Amino acid sequence: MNTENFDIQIKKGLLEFCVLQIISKEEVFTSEIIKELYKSKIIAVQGTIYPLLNRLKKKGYINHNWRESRLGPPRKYYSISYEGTLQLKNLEISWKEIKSSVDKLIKN
Amino acid sequence: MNTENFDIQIKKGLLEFCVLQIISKEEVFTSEIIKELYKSKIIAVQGTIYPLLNRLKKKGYINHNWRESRLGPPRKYYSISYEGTLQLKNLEISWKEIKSSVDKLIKN
DNA sequence: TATTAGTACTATGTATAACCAGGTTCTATG
DNA sequence: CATAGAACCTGGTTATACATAGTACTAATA
Repeated sequence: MNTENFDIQIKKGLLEFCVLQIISKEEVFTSEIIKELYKSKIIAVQGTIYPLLNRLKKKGYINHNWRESRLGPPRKYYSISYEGTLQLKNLEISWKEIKSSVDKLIKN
Repeated sequence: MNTENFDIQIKKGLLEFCVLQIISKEEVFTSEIIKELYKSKIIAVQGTIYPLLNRLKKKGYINHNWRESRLGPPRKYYSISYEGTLQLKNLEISWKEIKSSVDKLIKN
């Protein structure tokens, strides 16, 4: 009996929401995002997060600028755009509605 | 600005949980399941639910038995199995943890 | 200088699940 | 019969998370 597949599947969509949340708080680069997610017990790997960030960028929800690092190659620091903040608000509303729907189903 | 794709993606995994919840309450056939979901503002179509029920059946979480109907062809009535009830409990725990994780991210 | 390790970014292929569109079977009704 | 409606099923498309491998840059060490 395991919930492994459930945990993977439920990330679809939710993860984008979470990453947008993190970026909206402060400028971060990819490794920091993964660490922040991990703190919240959301495990995601590079192969997931890099394409996800490219999607958000393509949609115009985030911007990035390169900064040098003493410990390796330059880093892409991401920040949220105006459109991103609007989308984030919509996603929060959707998230609340979904939570409410599912919890009602459990109780009834 | 729309959350259509978010709404679709977040269903993945969640929908199976919701359907298992509905079946655990009473024996139902597919159309009733779709109506119950709709009541909770969860829109799902036949092309989604029929394969989903077959997956649950394959995993041994549900059983079904045919019953005749006066209004058309026989109906497949689904009921939850013992393994299904165990899985449902695990999914509820997972769901609570995920809710908690995401909500913490929003607040911080 | 050359090599190695560590960090950061990118690309390719696979699996899962929701969707759309269409098809089949059965019953009742005209 | 033929039609309509109800219930079931299937094939193809799409989106996203994952696994894996590869590239590029910097610093430390031999």
